[in-house]
Amino acid sequence: MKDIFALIDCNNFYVSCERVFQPSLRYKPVGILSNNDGCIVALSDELKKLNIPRGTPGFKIRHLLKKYDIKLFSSNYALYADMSARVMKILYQFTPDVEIYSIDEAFLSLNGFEHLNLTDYGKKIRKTLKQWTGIPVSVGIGPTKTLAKIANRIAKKNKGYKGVFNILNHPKIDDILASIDVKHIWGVGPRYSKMLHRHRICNALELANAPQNWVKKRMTIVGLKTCKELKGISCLDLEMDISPKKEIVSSRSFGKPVTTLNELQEAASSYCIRAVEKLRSQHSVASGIMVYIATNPFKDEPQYVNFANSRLSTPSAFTPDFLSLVNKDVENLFREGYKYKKVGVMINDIVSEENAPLDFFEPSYLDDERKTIMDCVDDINKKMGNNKVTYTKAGTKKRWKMKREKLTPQYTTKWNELPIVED
DNA sequence: TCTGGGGTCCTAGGACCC
DNA sequence: TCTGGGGTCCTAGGACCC
Repeated sequence: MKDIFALIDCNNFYVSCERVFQPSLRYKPVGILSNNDGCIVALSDELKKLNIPRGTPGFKIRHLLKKYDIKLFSSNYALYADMSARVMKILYQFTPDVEIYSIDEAFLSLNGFEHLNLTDYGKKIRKTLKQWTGIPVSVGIGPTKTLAKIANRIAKKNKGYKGVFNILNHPKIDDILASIDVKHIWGVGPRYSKMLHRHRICNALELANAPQNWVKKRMTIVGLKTCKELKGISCLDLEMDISPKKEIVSSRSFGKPVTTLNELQEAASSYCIRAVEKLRSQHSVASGIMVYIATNPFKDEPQYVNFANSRLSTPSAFTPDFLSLVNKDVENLFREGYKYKKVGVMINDIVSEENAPLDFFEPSYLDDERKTIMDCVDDINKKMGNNKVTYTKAGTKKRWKMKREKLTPQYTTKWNELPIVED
């Protein structure tokens, strides 16, 4: 049986979230900044038209803000996550088979819906989402995930399709593929794109027809799957179960350069605390942790980048177990005389609590008071707000908070920030 | 002054074993 | 001058995604 996939993709998602609560932003060039108000990570169509590429550092377009009435905002992840959850919940009304692919994208399986006019069904999904959440989406329908992605792109780029494009059984599918540059294919990044162009494989049709063994040799099994998917052979299934993370990263750049060991340890400690929190929230334990420190690569000054891996003898999710490793590692990595820009920690060797190996000689984290203490800390922080209970190693001043100077309110997740309707 | 953060998968090659 | 071969496991690095 032939598969049918639909890809629902929210248009300029972060910008759209802000516009729901600030309608005056409609038709204006709007950009959302990354953490620390660094780069522009989401752009409205109006901002894209000014030829500002995604990833541009905010400060580089400061001189254009007034001229074009550009509005820039800090990223408000609490708001985006909540709006995303609303969108995803609604999708389950249209099919039980939903893969939440990212904060603003979901694949649906429409197998068994062949009797419907699928384009109309897509329009219904789009209309419902717009009415119930205020978020505009594009819908692409195709026989494989990769083709659904392409259909989605066409729906988004050509206003005539009104946000929905169905590539399934399309009479001129080769013409469509020939019009897509390889760099716009899902799974083909900048490296492969350049390589393919060098070999005169410039569009999706040419990639679909390229010799399979050549593709596999150059682009591994992953590239071969992309190639087959372009031909309508489905190789990527819907993945509906949310699998626990295999590694958990927490890292940040600093607003100001950091020069002392103590500050570096405080920062690393606070990221470590976050990472282990995430570890517990997915009911896992881990035994490996990596720490890295780096200077600012954009500056013309002495550079130093280094990392360290260390391990616990038995897997744990007890924050102090990791904190002592992290602090020791940072101390070893630290070199006097550099201006540090970034610190990060990555937890790896993660296993679920049930699969945690036991040790003859050491007590298991799961059986002793360490787990009881952690559960208690998590409970308090959940009820009373983040970091009510924390660790002295992370410092007592709120020094490692992100820079978010242009943050909008948490309209949907904080009682005292609800939008107010005046009459 | 100011340049993000968090993930996954695949492969080649080294280490180690017999 | 001659100096095996094959298997497995692990890791680093490269590619991609949002």
